[in-house]
Amino acid sequence: MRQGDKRQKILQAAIKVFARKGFFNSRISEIAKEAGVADGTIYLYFNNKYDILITIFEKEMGAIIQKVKSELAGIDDPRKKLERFAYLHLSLVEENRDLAEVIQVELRQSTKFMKEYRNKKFAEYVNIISGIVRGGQASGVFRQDVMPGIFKRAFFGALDEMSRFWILSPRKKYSIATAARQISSFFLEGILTDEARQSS
Amino acid sequence: MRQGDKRQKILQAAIKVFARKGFFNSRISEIAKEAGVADGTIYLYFNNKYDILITIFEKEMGAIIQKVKSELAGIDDPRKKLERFAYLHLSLVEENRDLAEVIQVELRQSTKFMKEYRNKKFAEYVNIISGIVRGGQASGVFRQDVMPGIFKRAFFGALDEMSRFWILSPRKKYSIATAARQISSFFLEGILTDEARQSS
Amino acid sequence: MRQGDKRQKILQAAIKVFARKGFFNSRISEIAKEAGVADGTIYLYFNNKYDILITIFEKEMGAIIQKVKSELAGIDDPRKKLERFAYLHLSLVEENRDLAEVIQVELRQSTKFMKEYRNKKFAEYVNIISGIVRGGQASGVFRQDVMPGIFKRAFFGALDEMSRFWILSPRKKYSIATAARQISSFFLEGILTDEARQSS
Amino acid sequence: MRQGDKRQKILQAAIKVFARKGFFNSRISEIAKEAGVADGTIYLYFNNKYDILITIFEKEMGAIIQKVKSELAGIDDPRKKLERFAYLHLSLVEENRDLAEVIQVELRQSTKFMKEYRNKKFAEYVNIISGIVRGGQASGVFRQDVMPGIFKRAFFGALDEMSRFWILSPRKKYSIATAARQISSFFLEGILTDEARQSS
DNA sequence: TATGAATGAGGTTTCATTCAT
DNA sequence: TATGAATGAAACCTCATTCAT
Repeated sequence: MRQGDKRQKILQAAIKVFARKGFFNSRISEIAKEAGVADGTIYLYFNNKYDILITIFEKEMGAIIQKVKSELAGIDDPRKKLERFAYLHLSLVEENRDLAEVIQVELRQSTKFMKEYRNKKFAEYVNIISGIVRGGQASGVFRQDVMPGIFKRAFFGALDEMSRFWILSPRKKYSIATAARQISSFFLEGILTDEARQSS
Repeated sequence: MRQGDKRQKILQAAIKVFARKGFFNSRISEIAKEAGVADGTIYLYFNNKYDILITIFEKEMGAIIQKVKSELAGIDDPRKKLERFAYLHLSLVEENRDLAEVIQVELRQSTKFMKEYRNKKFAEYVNIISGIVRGGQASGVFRQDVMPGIFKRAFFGALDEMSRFWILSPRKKYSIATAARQISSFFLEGILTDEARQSS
Repeated sequence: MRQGDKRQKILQAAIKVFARKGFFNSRISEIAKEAGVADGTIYLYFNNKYDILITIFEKEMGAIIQKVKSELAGIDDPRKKLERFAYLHLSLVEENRDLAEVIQVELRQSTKFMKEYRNKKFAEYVNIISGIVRGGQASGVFRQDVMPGIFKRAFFGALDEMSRFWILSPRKKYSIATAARQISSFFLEGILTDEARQSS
Repeated sequence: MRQGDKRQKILQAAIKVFARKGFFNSRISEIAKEAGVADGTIYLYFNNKYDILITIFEKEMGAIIQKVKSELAGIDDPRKKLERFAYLHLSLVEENRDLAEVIQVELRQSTKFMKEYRNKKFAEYVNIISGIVRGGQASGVFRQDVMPGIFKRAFFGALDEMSRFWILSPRKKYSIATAARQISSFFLEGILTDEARQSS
C-alpha cells in the first residue's frame, strides 16, 4: 500500500461520517469501518478525533484556495472576478457536499475551533474577496467608500448561507449559475431600480 | 419563588454555558451550577439537554421576530426597512452575544436540528427579508429580476457572517451603524462606481 | 377523612402498582398518583418504599391466615381439610390477583426479604398445612413416615406454582375446584393405579 | 485469553452477584470487579444488564435440561423416573446454589421476564415431568384421571419450594435423597394410610 | 396532616484511546 | 504498521426522600 494511502482513506471516511452525523455524533469506530481499517490504526495517523477534523479543514481548504486563486488569476475585470468567485464557491460546494457540510458545521461548531485555532486558512480564503475589492478600487471600478473588511464577510456570508440552503435541501430551485449571477449582481449593482437610484 | 422563575434561570444559565462551551461540551451539572439549582431540578422543567436548546431557540427567536417585525412596521420605505433590519440584527447580536452564539452554532450544529426540526422560526425570520423585497418590487423601488428567495439568504448570510466575526473578536473595528449601513448599501446600490455602472 | 383511610388507600394503590410493575420498577410517584395523594404524604404513613411492601405482606397475610384458619376450624376430616386448604388458597389467589402477584414476586424477590425479614407470617401460613398433617397422623389417617416439614413445603409449593401459572395466563383451562381436587388427590392418594400400587 | 473465556467469567461473576444481591440491587461495577474486568468490557459481550440475566437463564437452563433428559433416558419405570427427576432437581440446586437462586428469583422476578420473554426453556423443563406422566399413563402405571398439565406444575412447585427453603437455610435437616424420596412418594402413593385408603 | 418542588447521590452505559500481539 | 479487545473516566438522567409552606 502506498504511503499515505491509508491516511487518505481515513480522511475521506471521516468527511463522509462527519457530514452525516456531525463531529460529536460521529464515532471513531464508524470512521474506521468506513475507511476499512481498524480503530487503532487511525491513531497511527492522527493524534485524536479532533485532529482529524483540523486536518480535513487545513488540507481541503488549502486545495480549494489553490484552485480558486489559480482560476481567478486568468481574469482581469474585478467584476468578472467577483462573479467567478461566487460561481466557483457554489460549484465547489455542489461537487463536495460532504466536505462542504463538514466545513460549514465545524466552522461554527465549537467556539474552540474558531477561537483557539485562529483559522488562518479560512482567513486566506475570505481575503481573496477583499483582494478583489481592493483591486477594483485601485482600478476605479469599485467605490472607494466600500470597506473591504466588511465586504469580504458580507459576500462570503451570502454565498455561505446559500450553500447551507443547498446542502440541506435535496433539490435546488435555481441553477448554480443563476444563483452566482444573482448574488454577484446584488453586490455589484444593488437591487434598486434606476428610478429609485436617481431619486435617492 | 415565582412560578417559572427557576425555569427562566435555567434557560439563562444554559445560554451562558452553551455559548461558552458549545452544546456538546456543555454539562448539565454546569448549567445547574450556573443556575443555582440541583442537577435534577433541570429535569423538572425540561425533558433532556436537547430540549433546553430547542426551547432557547424557539423562545428567543420568537421574541426577536416580534421585536423586529414591530420595529419595521413603522417604516414605509423599503430601502429604510432593509437598512433598519440590518441594524436591528447586528444590534440584537451585540446585545445578546451569548444567545447569538448559541443560535449561530446550533443553527448549523447538527443536521438534526435543521433537518428534523424544520426550523419554522428561522424561516419566519428570514422571510421578513423577502417580504421587504417583495414590497419594494411592488412599489417599483426594487428591480423585478431580483429573486426574493435568493436575496433573503444572501442578505441574512451577510449579516450573519458579520455577526460571527463580532462574536469571535472581542473588539470591533467598525460601529454597528457603520456595518449596517455598509451592508445595506452593498445590497441596495452595489459597489460599482457610477462610471463602471454606465460602462457596463 | 377517617383515620387510616389514607393509609389504606396507599396500600391498595401500592398493591396495584407493585403487581403491575414489580417492586423495583414501581415509582413512589406512581403509587401516590394511584392513591390520589401527594408523594410526600406517603412518607407520613410509611418509612420508605420497602416499608410499604413489608406492610402489605404482614397485613394481608395476617388476614388470609385468619380467614383460612377459621374456615378450616369447622372441618374434622384431615382429608377434607387438605382439600379445603387447596381450594381456599387458589380461590384467594383468584380473588386477589394483584395481591397474589405481589406476594409471590416479593416472596422470592430479594433474598433480603426472606433472609432479613424471617418471614413469620409466611411460616405461620405454611404451618397450617403441617398442622393438618400432624392431625391426620394422630388420627391414623396419614402415614407416620410422612415428614410434615417436607410435606408442608411440597403442598404449598404445588399450590403456589399453580397460582403463578394462573396469574400469568389470562384464561384458565381448569376450574379452581378441579385444580384443588386434583392437587389434593395427588397428595392424598398419589397417582399410581391400583395395580401399580399392589405390584410395588 | 481464550475466546469466550472473558464472557464466561462475566457470566459466572453475574451469577454470584445476582444471587447475593438480587438483580436490581446488583451493580454492573460489582459484576465487573468480581469478574476481574473493566466495567466497559461487559458491554463488549452483553447488550445490557438484563441481557446478562437472560443469557444466564437460557444457557444454564439449556445445560440442565440436557443433563436431566439424558439421565432419565436410561430409566424405564415411570415411578423411578419421577423419583430420579426429584433427586436430580434437588441435587442440581444443591450443587449450583447461586445459579438456583438467580433462576428462582428471576423466574418470578419481573412479570416482564415471564410474560414478555415467554419462557420456552422453563416450559421445556417442566414438560419433562408431564412427559413422564403421560408415559406412565400409557403403560398403565399412572391413573388416567391425572391431568398432566396440573401435575407437572404441582410436582415442579413442590420441588421448587423445597429448593427455596434449602437455599435460604444454611443447614438442611434432611438429606437430598430423603427429600426426593418423600416428595416422590407423596405424589406416587399419597399420604393416606392403607386403612384410610380403603375406607374412602 | 398534606403538599409537591427540590434535591443530589449514584447507576448504566458510551466511546475515545491504549497496548499487547 | 496494523489490529481490535480492553479500558475506565465521565455524563445523563432517575427517583426515593426531604422540607418549607
